Parts: sequence; structure tokens; C-alpha cells
Amino acid sequence: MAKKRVTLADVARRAELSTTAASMILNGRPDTRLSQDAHDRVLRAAAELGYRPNIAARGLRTEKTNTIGFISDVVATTRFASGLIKGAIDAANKAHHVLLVLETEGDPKREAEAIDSVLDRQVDGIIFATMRARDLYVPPVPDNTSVVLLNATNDSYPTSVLPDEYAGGRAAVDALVDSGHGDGILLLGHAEEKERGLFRSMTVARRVAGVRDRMAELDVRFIAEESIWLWEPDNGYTAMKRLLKKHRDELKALLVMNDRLAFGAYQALQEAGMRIPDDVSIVSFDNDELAAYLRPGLTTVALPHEDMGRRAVDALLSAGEEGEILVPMPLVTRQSIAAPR
Amino acid sequence: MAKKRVTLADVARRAELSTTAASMILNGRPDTRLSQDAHDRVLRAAAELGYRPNIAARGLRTEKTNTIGFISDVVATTRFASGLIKGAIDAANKAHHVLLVLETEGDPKREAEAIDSVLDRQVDGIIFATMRARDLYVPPVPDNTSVVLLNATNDSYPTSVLPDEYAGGRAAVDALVDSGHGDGILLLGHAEEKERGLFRSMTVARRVAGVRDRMAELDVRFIAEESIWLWEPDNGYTAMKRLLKKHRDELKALLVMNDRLAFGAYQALQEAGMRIPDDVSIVSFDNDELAAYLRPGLTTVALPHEDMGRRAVDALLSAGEEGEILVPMPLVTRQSIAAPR
DNA sequence: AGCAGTTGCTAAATGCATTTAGCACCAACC
DNA sequence: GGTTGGTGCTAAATGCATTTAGCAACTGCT
Repeated sequence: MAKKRVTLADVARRAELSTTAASMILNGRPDTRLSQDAHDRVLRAAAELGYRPNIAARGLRTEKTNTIGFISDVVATTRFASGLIKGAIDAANKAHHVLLVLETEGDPKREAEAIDSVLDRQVDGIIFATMRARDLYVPPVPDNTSVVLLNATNDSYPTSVLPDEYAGGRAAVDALVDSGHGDGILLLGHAEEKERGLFRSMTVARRVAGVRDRMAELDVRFIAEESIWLWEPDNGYTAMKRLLKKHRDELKALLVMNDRLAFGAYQALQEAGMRIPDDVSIVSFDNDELAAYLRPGLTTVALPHEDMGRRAVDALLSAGEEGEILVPMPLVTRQSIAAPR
Repeated sequence: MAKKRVTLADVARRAELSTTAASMILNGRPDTRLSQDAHDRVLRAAAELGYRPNIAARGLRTEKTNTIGFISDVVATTRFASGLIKGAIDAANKAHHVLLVLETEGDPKREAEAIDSVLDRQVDGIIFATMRARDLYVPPVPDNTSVVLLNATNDSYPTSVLPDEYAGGRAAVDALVDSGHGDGILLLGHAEEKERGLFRSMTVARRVAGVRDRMAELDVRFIAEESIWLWEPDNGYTAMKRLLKKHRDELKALLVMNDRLAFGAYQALQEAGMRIPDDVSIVSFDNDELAAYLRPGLTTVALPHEDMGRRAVDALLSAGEEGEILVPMPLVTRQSIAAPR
């Protein structure tokens, strides 16, 4: 009993008009001279039959499918990607668009395939998302297809959406200093000297630059800086353990490069009998899922995944904005920074 | 210089044949009596021009778009959803399909819209995914569209993909008992007596049933059971703290209903100076991102998100399987269970 | 009466690929 | 010589909505 889809022809027949008339009326075309009566009949027929236009057929003619290709290098590994996707889906939905989500695992061959795949489906535009902000190679795309880069930049495509890491870095410093913890700050995860000349990623570079610039502006200095290459809990734990031997007494606050390191640091501090935030205040970056689970809750400068996803879609659809769109990184205040005395 | 897309007509022209011939050859139609020479010419022309069929146009005729609608109640909250999505994207990709991902936030109105939205785009089938396994209401779908439920069941649609929670529950018990920790097990997160008659979700019910049945089979008993309604770290922490007052001495192992509770329990145990796994062995469920970060790593019965996503797509495309497809929950062994002595 | 200008609507083309029906040609067989 | 049966290919229809071009009928004006 597969009831067939209702087509425009069905509507037209029921309204006793041509499909031309039906199409024009349903699309609210201006300057058509169709009578009020014709309008009423078509609209009523469409409603009664529950007519929904076949978007594929429409797209064939109009070259618009209200569909966006979202091509990401990784979908699931971190909550990062799904935040981007969620934001994008949200914004797309509001604009009556829909997202075709593909994954490439960073493999150039799969990237090319993914592009073909979405182009075959006549998407209106493509969003390329990466997990670790980077200079992304994007295979050629027909020039009538608009492209937005999400968490990446690239020379061939001007529009990209990025977290405002520089401002975020400054905000982290302010969070500590504003609460009166200007002295005894240790930087965990990056060391100027050791990493000079090394490049990790745009993200890191800007985050660090924001931190350092703000420190300089406020004339505050770190008691020590610890370079850690992999920002995972284990490494945070061992590094912190080592640092405690040397700096335990002067240590009053920790500026940590991300939440996972902070998680490791928490454990090392707690094992050493130091209390957060009474003995040591901590601020970090990312607002990982972890941050809320830790006790005390970790105050952190959030990566605004969902906002970024949203902005990418908005940028794609409006096609107005160009250049780097920087999305603010809000400070999520929990309990890891002691109140000013 | 928007170079136009290459159409079948272009290929046919270049091969000096009709579009009919070109179409049949490119689709590898059997029983067509076209000459070898015609084959060669068409294939070469297609390759030279870089022809790619317009899937929308094809779909118009064939009612197949190689596109699947993935409608989920929540996309980003947990890693759960993105695991499902990733698995589904993977499997779809392998089968040369593509996923249209929508989100409804569980709102029936948005569910209906989402269905319309994907049907308008002529999807071949729809996967409905939920985060908390439940009896899902699905708005009517034309009966020529196949439907698979992911992490949900429902009377109107027979095919659903679920984690094999019952077997998972049994596996958790075995993990403890096989390592020699048959005595002094405390169940954290569910209490038979307190919750009798209450229903949380299919997931929980089966997980619990698996645990209890296996315990009975092995003739092992819990030293205590603690009901916790919300399985979040904080609640695990407070419950564990309370339990330690009473059961500290007899406590040898912990069977925890999920990783987030276990995370809380870890903190309470560590504060109390009990060492994992030397003093207390722990097994839990879900394989949350957390589980790997904890120290020692948490041994846990994993929710096989990605596999589930994959199976859902496979089931949809093969359309053979019906009924409940139970996906095994593998035990992920880390360091939270002491080695047998 | 004759022409111009509206008004209200529709036939047909279009986008692209698939598919049905069938044509033209040749060889083989009775 | 006429029929049967391949061979190798194509014209045209189809799916659905949009859009261009234009028709018929009427009003108004000179």
C-alpha cells in the first residue's frame, strides 16, 4: 500500500490549474498575475494533499538543494568534532538546510572522494572541518560552490572560522590575576625557550601568544614553564609530580595549556596533599567534558565548538563574510580558582 | 569561469553514441548488445571528461539516492552519539552511501520535520537513533522507506540495533570473579529492593538482569547494593563515601553501573587511602572517554557505539535482518582489577 | 472598427539520467 | 523468396519541479 508521493501535478489537477500556476503560487512568486481564487485553490489543494516538493527534482532545475556538505577529518574521537557538527546542524536546521556529514580521516584520497560525493548530490556549499587547527589542503572544488573552513585556514579559500585563541590566552591570565593570583604562577604545557622555533599548530601558537602578551602587559612572570609535547593526562601527571619537587613552596597558581593536562596535574597535586583551590588555583583551556567532572570543578577557557559550527553555516549561507571569523572563547568559571582575599 | 558539470550527454556526444548507450555501458547493464568498441569509446570519453553522474537526477528516475537519513535525538551531548554517527558514516561510506544527519532534541514536532526533510531529499532509508535506549515513537513514514532503530525499539518497526546489555552485565561479573574477586563485591548504582517496580530504561534493566543472573549462576552475593538514580560522578563520590563508613573492611571489589559513577568512586576511595586495584578491584560499564584517563585505567564493559552505528547501516542496506540485532559489548581490560593471586 | 495594453493563465522546454519500445540491418534456414 | 532470429544501436518517454514564451479574452482608447 505504498502510497505514492504527492507531486505538483497532483496539486495542480486538484486545483484545476496548470502545474505552472501551482508552482508559481506555492513559491510565492511576485508579479505573477494569478487571481486570488487561484491562490486559494492551490494552497488548499496542497494542504489537503500534504504536498511536499521533491527537493532533488527542484535542485535539478534551480541548482539549489538546501543541503550542505560537512566534511571533517575526524568525527568521533573527541567531543570536539561532534560539537562542531551539532552547531552546524542547528544553524542549518534554522535556515531550513540539512547537513551531509562525511569523514575523511585526513586521508587526501578520501577527501577527494568526499568532495565528489557531496558534489554529486548538488550541495549548495561545503564546510571543511579539522580537529587540530591547521593549514588544510583542499582539493579543487568547482568555483560556483562556496567553501568555508572550520578550525582551519588555507590560502585558496578566504573564509574560515576559528576560535579566538589569542583573546582566550589573555582571558586565562586575567582569570588568575584578577583573583589576586599574580604571583607564583606556573605554566604547564609550554616553555618558551624549549619550543622556540618549533611549530605545533596555529591554535597553540595563538593561545601561547595571548598568554605571554597579557603576562607582559600586566608585568607578571611565571615561576617556571614546563614544556609538554603531548597534552594528555598522564603527561600532566608526571610533569606536575616532577615540578612539585622543585617549586612546591612558591607554587600558588597553575596556568595549564589544556584540560587533560590539568586533569593529570590535579591528581599529582592531590597525591601531594595540596588542595585546590586553597593551596593552588588552576585555570586551563578547552572545557573538555572532564572539566565539569573534576572536583573541584575546573575553571577553563572554553573552545566554543557549537558556536563555531553555527558560524560556519551562517558564513556559508550568507556568503557575505570573508576572512577569519574569530569566535570568542568564554571563560567557564568553576571552583578551581580561589576567591580573592 | 565556472566550468559546467559534465553530463551524460557530453559523454555520449564525445563517444559518438546515444545517451542511452552511454548510460547502459556506464551502469554495466548486462544483456545489452553494445559492441566492445562502443564500450571502449564510452568508458574512455567518461574518463577523459571526468564524468560523474548527477545523483539527484538519477534518483529521480530510480528512486535510489544512495543517501541515508540519520535522525538522532541528541548529537553532541555525549560521545555516545558521535560514536554512533561515526560508525554509521563509516559503513555508509564503504557501501558508497552518504549520511544526512539531523537532530531533533527528542521534540516530536522536530522529529516529524526531520522525517519530512529527509524524505524530501529522497533518502533510501532512515535510521532513528536515541541516546538513552527507549521505546521510541516514530512518526509515520511511507512504507517504501526502510527504517532501522538504533539504540531503541518500537512496535511498528521490527529492525533495531541494541547493545547486548544482558551479556555485558554477565561479562562484568565474570571479569571480577575470574580474577578471584568473588567475595566482597559491592554493587554501586542499583539496588534490587529499592528499585523494584521502577523502570529506568531497557538498557539498565538488561544490564542489571545480566549482572544478577550471572551472580546467581555463580552463587556469588553482593555485600551491599547502593541505589543511585543519577549516574554522575558527584553521586558516585558521595555514595561511595557513605558506603566506606559501613563496609570499608569487607569491601574487596566494586561493580559499578557506569564509568561516571566509577569516576566518583575512584575519588572517594583515593581520599580514603584505599588503593586501586590493590585494595579494591573495580569493573564498570560504558568505556566512557574518562575510563582511559583515570589512573589506574578503568576496566569496563564497553558500549560498542561505532559497531552499533555500522550495524544499523548494514541492516538498513541489506534489509535482510529483522528483529533485535544485539551488538556485543567487549570488556576493555585496563588496570583496575587486581591480577589473581 | 482597430489597435494597444492588461489580465489570467498554460504549453512546452529545461535540468539529467534511466528505461522502454523498437528500428535497421544482416545472416541463416526452409 | 520469405521468415526467423540475432546484432547493434537509438528515439522518446519518464521522474518532478521550474521557467520561458506566449496565447486568449477582455478593457479602454481613438
